[in-house]
Amino acid sequence: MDASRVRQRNLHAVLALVHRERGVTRADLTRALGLNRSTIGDLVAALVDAGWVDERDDAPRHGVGRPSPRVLPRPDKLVVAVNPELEAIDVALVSLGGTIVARERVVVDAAPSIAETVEVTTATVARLAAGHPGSRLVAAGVAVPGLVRRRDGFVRLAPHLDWREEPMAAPLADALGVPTSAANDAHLGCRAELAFGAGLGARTLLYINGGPSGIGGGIAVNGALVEGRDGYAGELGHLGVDPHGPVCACGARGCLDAVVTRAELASVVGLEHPDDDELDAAVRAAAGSATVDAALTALVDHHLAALAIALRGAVNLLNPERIVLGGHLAALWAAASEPQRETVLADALRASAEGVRIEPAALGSQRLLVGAAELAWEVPLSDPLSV
Amino acid sequence: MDASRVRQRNLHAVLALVHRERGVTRADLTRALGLNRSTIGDLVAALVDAGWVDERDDAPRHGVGRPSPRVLPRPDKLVVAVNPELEAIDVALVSLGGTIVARERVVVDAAPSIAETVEVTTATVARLAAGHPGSRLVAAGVAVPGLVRRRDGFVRLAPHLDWREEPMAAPLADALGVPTSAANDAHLGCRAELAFGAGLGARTLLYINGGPSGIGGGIAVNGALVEGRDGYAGELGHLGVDPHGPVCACGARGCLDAVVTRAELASVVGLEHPDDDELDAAVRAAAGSATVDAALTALVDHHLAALAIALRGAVNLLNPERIVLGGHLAALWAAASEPQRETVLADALRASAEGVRIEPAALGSQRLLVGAAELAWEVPLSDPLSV
DNA sequence: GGTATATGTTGCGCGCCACAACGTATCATG
DNA sequence: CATGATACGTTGTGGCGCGCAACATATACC
Repeated sequence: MDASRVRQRNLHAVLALVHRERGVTRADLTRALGLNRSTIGDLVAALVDAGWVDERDDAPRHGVGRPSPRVLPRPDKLVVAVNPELEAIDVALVSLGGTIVARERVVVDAAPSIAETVEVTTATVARLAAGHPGSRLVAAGVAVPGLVRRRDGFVRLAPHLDWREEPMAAPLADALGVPTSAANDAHLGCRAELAFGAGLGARTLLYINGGPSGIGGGIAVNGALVEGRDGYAGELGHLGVDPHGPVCACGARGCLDAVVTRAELASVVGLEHPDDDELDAAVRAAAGSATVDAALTALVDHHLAALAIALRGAVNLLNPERIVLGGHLAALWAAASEPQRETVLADALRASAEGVRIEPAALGSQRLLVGAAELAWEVPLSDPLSV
Repeated sequence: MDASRVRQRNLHAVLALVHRERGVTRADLTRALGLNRSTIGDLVAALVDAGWVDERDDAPRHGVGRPSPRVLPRPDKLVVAVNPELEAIDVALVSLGGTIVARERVVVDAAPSIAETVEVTTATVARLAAGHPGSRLVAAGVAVPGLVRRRDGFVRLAPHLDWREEPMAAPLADALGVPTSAANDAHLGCRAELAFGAGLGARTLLYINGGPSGIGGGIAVNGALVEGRDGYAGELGHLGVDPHGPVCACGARGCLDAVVTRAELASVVGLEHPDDDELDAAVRAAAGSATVDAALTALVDHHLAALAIALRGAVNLLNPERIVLGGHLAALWAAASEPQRETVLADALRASAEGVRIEPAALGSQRLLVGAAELAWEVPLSDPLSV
């Protein structure tokens, strides 16, 4: 830790705050970082010179004293966010502050290969970037629905795309010419909710998402995602909830993923392949109607009981301060009555369960792209002057 | 992060390395910290002045070049480690490097109250310290068999001692006059194994201990213990392993703690209240004998199946690189055949389970005191010149 | 319009580390 | 056993980054 590392850390801290808050005053920075006014002024000047932020004098006045200029992210430094799925490849350009400035969903005929994903991404990025002349791409992040080795962005297994033991980050980095990372999509959903969504402010967070390709999740401890040895942590979908339950695709018996299925919930409200919003709306309507469907109530009971076993384990293991539910698990939660909800943490240790907030995810369909952008930002933000 | 914090961090880094390695050469420090020779010299000199370390010229010669002096922890800076139990209060003085320099186990008639624990501890510490004149006590740590709020060392519930909602760290700090922390005993076992035992070098570690008062555990991520919101994380004993199993003392059904009991394992090898060493020896003898007891084999099968469900969940959640088993779970592991062992992670996701090392704990009866000392050291080591 | 308050700006000094040059202790070699 | 190579400690110098104090500036309140 020498002097130049101190500078790097402080620049990172300033930029991280500007990113998270989407703009702060210099006075805020002084308070938050505990550095001297003159130092903050110097740091901000360096970031303005490097093209990271703008300063503006339009801060809202609130109280006596000289108003402090606002430090805002420059909208022309961008990262690429990619989310390959079964029927489409979602590509976006995201600015500091997690704002999606351009997005395109490229529909594909069949599950794309990695090569096709790279090809579609580069073409789409070129198209999107043309709409933002003068802006600069500094990094890229990919949200992969599967197990991804975090170290090198290597896909171990993405069953729905039929990707096995294949590099993802490396070929895209070559094609785009910027540092590229890849990670599990649920991890990135967790990061997105943690940074800008329902996990805001939580230091210890459990995120569980129910998507069309199954249940995944992420764990944050001390504000940082738990990767585990290789980046495979957070697989909440494969917690065992019933030793006599159905055999899961993973080979084990009674996984949460095999018991609490999206298809069951969708069918009980009369839908076939709903997206998250449709499912949520249908479930809310059914649960809120005068004659609540008995089948729905029974299914919610059944699903919540399974979820309770998984959450009991996770809560006892991690003592989180908040739990965020996404996808069909958020719909399930919306459909549950207050007494039903209370059963979910009833079996966890009291000390750990008390005061845990359970909330639906807040970022909707932007979640994975925002999360992939978070992943991408990590690299340049850690050493702002090197970009 | 100003200049003086840099100094503090670097001093801490030097001291942490000396602590962990129980002494290193200055050349080692230069390589490990990436700082200049002259800087390391300066840092070490500051720590010598402050009474933290000694320098000696007795380094083992290995290669050409001027030999580098060894930097050794001074044996006269000590912390107090305490572990109150049902029948005894274990008190020790521990030096930098995790060496127990004095220890006394004070047997008590009945479960001690916190007041008694404080009283016995102060008296014992005075007695032990008398044997080490000139040494200085700088902090204290308590390993409590129960849920402890980490922030302020407040005991929420220690059922076997019948402690409920009572402060532990504060009264002991008052009595001893040094900064005092308290934490869950299994957490501290985890820290001890991580620093000096079977968890050495692991960045992501799962530790599960089976003690007379039940199964507890600890989780380390990136080399640091996961506390959770309040310090109640790691309760592996209350993962659900059988929805139709016995009701646990915690109120839930089918906890690991209620299924894999120490008493069952002890009784199948003909013991009643064995300590860890006795149990381990008896189990090894029984499993290694020519006519392996069928009852033991069946019990091991049954216990391992339950352990497998818990470990499957924990491994899928955390993707650890190593799992350390302590107490009767280590004995169980010792009794298991190779095929039995292989079933334990069979149901976890392949990518997460492959390459996970499962090992018995290595520190034996010193574990909790060494862990409590680790807790205690944390405070003074973070700012060495303030002590 | 004067005063209190909060913040930006500037110049100076200090703490901490890097670096280069030199001193020193060991090993390998003939 | 003398010599060179190697590795490391030591010393003095310099630079970088931050804190601080004094001053300048902009707002709110009376």
